[in-house]
Amino acid sequence: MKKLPRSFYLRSTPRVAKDLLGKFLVRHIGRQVLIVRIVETEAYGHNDPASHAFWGLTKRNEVMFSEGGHLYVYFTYGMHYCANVVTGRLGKGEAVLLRAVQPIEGIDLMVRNRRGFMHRRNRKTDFLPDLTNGPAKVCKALKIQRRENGIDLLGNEVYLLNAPKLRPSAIATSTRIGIRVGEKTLWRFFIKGNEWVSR
DNA sequence: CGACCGATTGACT
DNA sequence: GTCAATCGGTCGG
Repeated sequence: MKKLPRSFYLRSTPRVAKDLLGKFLVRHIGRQVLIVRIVETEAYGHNDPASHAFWGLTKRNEVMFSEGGHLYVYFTYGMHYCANVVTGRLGKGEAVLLRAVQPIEGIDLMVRNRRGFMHRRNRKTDFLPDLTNGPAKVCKALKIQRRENGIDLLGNEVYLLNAPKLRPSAIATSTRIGIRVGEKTLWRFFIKGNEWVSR
């Protein structure tokens, strides 16, 4: 599989959010490689009151205004990081939040990165409930924090690999989670029936 | 400066 | 179901 090209990210944000489902996120940490499959996303547009970019450019959200295909990481609630894929052209200020992923490779390292995570593993399916079913859990498992803010996804540290597009019928749509404005917009997307999706 | 609060999580009634 | 943790970003004075 090849890296997603820049052009993938330079499209409408809800479109990118939907098309990111099923794609693989690769995270290199030194010699270690972690791979996950994206199963849940949320789009944040401009003119979107729920978006960090709604009130314009600030020091915190400046990466959101970079060219599509960069990683926007923000710190919240005094203890959590969340990761986004920047979309659109330079200055647009849009992004897709990675809400949940399915571990593919490096699961044991992800468990260690999650420190305090003690669920039992289902031996048949390898299913670890709650390991990566939330945006801050994803960052913890993949060791994505302030340092990773602004990384170019066409580089070699964090990047996305293409995968066959999912059937439209395999994708579900809903309102976004945890926001107090723009809560009626149907910009959350997830893979139907996937057990790694957040609750 | 001081105050408010968040694209969350985990612990607990 | 409820709620505290914990602190940087943002904004008002």
